[in-house]
Amino acid sequence: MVLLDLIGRRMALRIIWELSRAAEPLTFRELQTAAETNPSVLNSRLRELREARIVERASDGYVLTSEGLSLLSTLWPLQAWADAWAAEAPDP
Amino acid sequence: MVLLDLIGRRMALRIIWELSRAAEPLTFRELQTAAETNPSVLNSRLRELREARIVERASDGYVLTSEGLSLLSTLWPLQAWADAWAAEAPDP
DNA sequence: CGGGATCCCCGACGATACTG
DNA sequence: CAGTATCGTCGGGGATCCCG
Repeated sequence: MVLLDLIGRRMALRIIWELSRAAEPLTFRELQTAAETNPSVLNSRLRELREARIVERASDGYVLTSEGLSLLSTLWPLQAWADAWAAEAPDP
Repeated sequence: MVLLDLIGRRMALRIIWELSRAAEPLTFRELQTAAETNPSVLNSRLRELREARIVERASDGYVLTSEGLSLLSTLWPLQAWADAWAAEAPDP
């Protein structure tokens, strides 16, 4: 699936997550700091996410589009599933 | 997210998909053919998916667990999102 | 048929330096 | 501060062989 190719990439979800937490647009550097990544990766992800219309540029930084927000909501059940799954995995 | 690490891997979703389409358990070779992959990758994915309790071995092949099926259902909205997204993406 | 063992290759990632 | 360019590294993926 193309979408998983996108959000499965390093930092992609992290970026979406950080943007969703921020009430205001985040600048390139702010995102870099928040997502604990480097310019080249951040730049790649932002380009891809913008092409996918998940993220867009405001005058003062990056924000999620309405599609990005709806994507986030479809991700919720998955998150819940993963949490439930993690809860029962003892492992280390 | 750990889960995305899992299902984002090559052939992971494909395997789940093929198993969900089959009414009966699929053997290793059948899966290999259906998913159009090679033994080493198939083996890796199968091991990971089994550790995650998404897939299990029956006496005559591999099947999805109930958890695997529930995962599949949480994936539906994502699929719908991706479809809607693909529908409006013109690009050549 | 199931599935481990090997070997090679390529691309994503990461760090850093640099320009406007 | 925003974003690009460069380069080395590392690990996953693919193919193939082969044994129980």
